[in-house]
Amino acid sequence: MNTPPSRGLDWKEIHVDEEEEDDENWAMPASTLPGQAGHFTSPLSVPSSHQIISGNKDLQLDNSRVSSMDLNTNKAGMEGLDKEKINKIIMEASKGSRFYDNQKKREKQTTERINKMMEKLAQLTESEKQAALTQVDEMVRDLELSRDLSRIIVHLDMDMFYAAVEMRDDPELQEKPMAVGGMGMLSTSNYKARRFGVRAAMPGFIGKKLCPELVLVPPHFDKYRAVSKQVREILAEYDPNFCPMSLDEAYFDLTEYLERRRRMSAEERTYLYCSAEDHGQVEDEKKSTSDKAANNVSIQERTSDEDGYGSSGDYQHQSSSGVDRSLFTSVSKKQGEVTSGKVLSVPAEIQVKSPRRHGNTNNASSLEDSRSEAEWDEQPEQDVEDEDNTCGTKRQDGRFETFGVTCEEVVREIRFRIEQKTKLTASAGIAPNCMLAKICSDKNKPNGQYRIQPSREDVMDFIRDLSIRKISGIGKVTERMLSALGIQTCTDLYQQRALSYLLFSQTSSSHFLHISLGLGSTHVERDGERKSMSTERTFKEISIPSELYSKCMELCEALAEDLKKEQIQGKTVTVKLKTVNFEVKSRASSLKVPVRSSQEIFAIARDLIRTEIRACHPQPLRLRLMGVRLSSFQDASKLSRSRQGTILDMFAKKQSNNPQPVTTPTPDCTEPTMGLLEESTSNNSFSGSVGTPGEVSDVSRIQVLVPNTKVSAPDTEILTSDTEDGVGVSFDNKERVEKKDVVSGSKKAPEARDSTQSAVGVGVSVNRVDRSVSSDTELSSEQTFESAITAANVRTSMTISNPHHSQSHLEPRLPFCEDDFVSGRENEHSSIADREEHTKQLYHPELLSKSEIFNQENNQRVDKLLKMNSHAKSDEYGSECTSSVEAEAQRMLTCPICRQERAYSTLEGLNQHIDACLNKSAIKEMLHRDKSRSFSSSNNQLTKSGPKKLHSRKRSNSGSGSSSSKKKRSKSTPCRTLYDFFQKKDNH
DNA sequence: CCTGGAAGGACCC
DNA sequence: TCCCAGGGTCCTTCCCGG
Repeated sequence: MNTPPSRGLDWKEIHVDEEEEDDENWAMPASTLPGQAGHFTSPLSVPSSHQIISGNKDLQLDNSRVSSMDLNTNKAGMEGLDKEKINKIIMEASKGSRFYDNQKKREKQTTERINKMMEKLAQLTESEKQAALTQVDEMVRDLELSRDLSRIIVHLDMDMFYAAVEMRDDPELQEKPMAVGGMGMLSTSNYKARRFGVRAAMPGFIGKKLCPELVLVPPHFDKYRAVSKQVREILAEYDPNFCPMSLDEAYFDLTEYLERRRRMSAEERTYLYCSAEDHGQVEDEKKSTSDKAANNVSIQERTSDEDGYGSSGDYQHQSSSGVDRSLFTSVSKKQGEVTSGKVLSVPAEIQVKSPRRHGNTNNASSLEDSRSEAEWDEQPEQDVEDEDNTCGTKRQDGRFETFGVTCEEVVREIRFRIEQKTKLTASAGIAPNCMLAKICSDKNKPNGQYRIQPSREDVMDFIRDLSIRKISGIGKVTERMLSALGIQTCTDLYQQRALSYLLFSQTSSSHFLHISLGLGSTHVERDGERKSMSTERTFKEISIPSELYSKCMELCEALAEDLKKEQIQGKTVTVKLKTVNFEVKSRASSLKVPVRSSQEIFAIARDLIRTEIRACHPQPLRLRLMGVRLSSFQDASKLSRSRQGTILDMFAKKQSNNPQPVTTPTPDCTEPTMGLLEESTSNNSFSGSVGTPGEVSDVSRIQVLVPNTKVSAPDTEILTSDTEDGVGVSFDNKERVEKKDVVSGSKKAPEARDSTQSAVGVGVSVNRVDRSVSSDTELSSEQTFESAITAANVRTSMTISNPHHSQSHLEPRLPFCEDDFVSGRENEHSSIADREEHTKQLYHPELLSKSEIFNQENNQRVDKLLKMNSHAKSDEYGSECTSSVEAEAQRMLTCPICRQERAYSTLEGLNQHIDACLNKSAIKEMLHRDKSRSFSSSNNQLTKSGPKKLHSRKRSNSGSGSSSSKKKRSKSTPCRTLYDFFQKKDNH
């Protein structure tokens, strides 16, 4: 059996007897599954011989060319290019380079992967395939049950963002093919350049080869950020929880807003056009548009050729059409008003129809939505009234536009406002889930929108012939792998669901299944805390160790800067190395305590690089890129995994009136229900508290004790003793441990202290706290919490020196960390001279040539000296901070859970409130979880309760819930059982 | 057997 | 015109240690 045992086991449990008859109900309609005669024969019918041949084909291709270097035309504005020619140019430009060789190598690896997969496929027996199909269809059934079409998700994507900004600011660029980036790499290109095959992620020099006139503009990120901010401000009005994915794209959910929208007056839905003075060059476009309109150019005509960016590929033309398209409605309306004179009596028609016309032809059919019409129909009278009032008059000069109440109209309005505000166009996709919305936004790019109606049929129609490559998360490699199985479209993907189940990992196959059913995340959630932070730099070859170290130090400093901005510290340092042959290596090392300063990081990075240099010896380590990353911020990973359980446990305990801590093995251990809140400072964290700048830089985590739970454990008292109002002030994790150890640590064996599992003392409370807080991430915003904390000006930095004990926590090889609880700030304060001296020693080639042990010891000694020096300072610092805590109190504080802002005389008030909120959210969550258990499938359940990620980050797992797939499976069991339960009940 | 790092990759913008 | 980025997230595989 190729199936992992665990998998088989799980599926046995969820197997349902009546699946054969149900299958027909739950499988895709036959119409969407061409060629699927029986319910299991067809999906498996691709003869393995064929597949293996296609696998071999890959090998053959490999000899002739490197297909992975081919132009990826999967981008708006790149249709109908002479791919062959372009690829030839690309190939010529690359051939013989190290990059090319490396690509070839990687492609070979992929081919091997495919071949392996094919072998596996060849070994599959018919019965295995059938069994798999049965199981997958079971999943399909569940997934269908959980299909949620109720949300109106929008994906908004600015058109060729960077390039558009540059073109806006330099009209001359509009005439030319241009790209933002440098000779090394292009970030984006305008449509004129795309006609030459120039696109993002292409090296500049190749762009030049493809299009010698290509104008390269260096990026101006500040500008892009500013524009991005403007756009986000608009989006926030429609969905405060919108989720920006990058500077130029975002998801948002219009469902709630649309409810309100219905009650909005026409006036509220009316927007003013920018005046000519405001819009210099745009004005011309507008004029030309109105000319066209005045000439009564057929709208249908105009829109019908819009996809065909045509062979003429006149970008400028397209561009202006882009601009005027959004103005078109207004113009046409104006025209309508002037010419027909009927406009006033039939505003609805104009408003509803106009977007359909100009909103890209493809909309036409999908927009014939009875619901939209119905929605609109509720409004016309009101609208007419308004028309008769202010708006009507104003519109006569053509400077106003009123938008309807349908989601299409709202999105059009958003795009309109964006364009007015930024002079840039955006495209949007509207669909019942994120995955689909994302694809839709590309459909009518640029400056268009597209909606998939919220019906299963419409979704499946859309999906049917969709190339899998269009799906976010399926890249070159996956495409090749799937292609080897004869899978090109989503229908293929569905038909081969049994194979993908057998041949791919659970995560992947589940993801594929979701895709093939048109399912995706129906939540728009902000990204969670960041997981890592890094900097990397490409440079001309470096192989001299001292230069490598020096480069490394630079990077560490840059990284430390960034870390400081966000007040983050992490426990894993990873060094990324790219050799001159483009081979990428990463070397990581994890510590027991988080680090933050450049020197701490460098101490580790340096060791990693040194090891690598030695490994190469006697060859030099020849690099073209180096990067340093910090990750494992506090215990973020642990938190997210167990958070729900914990908060619910908390809640359950309270509910059951159990006066005793339930899961606490040690008598003196902290009461687990203690409402200890901890803010992990991963994201934005504390934007600098009041006081001397830098003074608080050590504060990286803040805890708030929620006081209405009984605090009995001695350890807890220690924690709370700093303040009277129950606000346990911020300690670093390690500081806490240290502190505890100072006071009561001697009672326990060090092993017990180290073990997070043993759940002793402060350690326990900390974990609990972590989890409970993070379980509220959906509800609380870090910023809010931040502001609460900042407002309270709670600042601490405990400095407990117990080097003797601390040793047990620390990696012996990393002297920097030894006194780590003070090091972050201290390093910043350590004299430049010290640092330079230190660095000098580290870089010194002689040092490197010595024996390993000696080197290490030597460096450690230096490090220690530095440390000790800094340590002394931190003591003052600590006491300083502690005292300053007491000085604070009366402020407006914002509850991190419900976000309500209220004045509290003491933090205790806030804490009580937080506690109440926590309970509320726990209940909510529990209910929600229960609900989703009953009604959604295993995967979807994860989608919903397992936070974030679904559509998140480009990877768009569209519902499969990415990580922890094994857990997912086991978690799914109860859900399936429940489902089975309902099934049986229904059947009886 | 299971967990948690480490290493290597795929993908996204 | 000069020769393939940089910042992230997540997944998979391997391996070590409890």
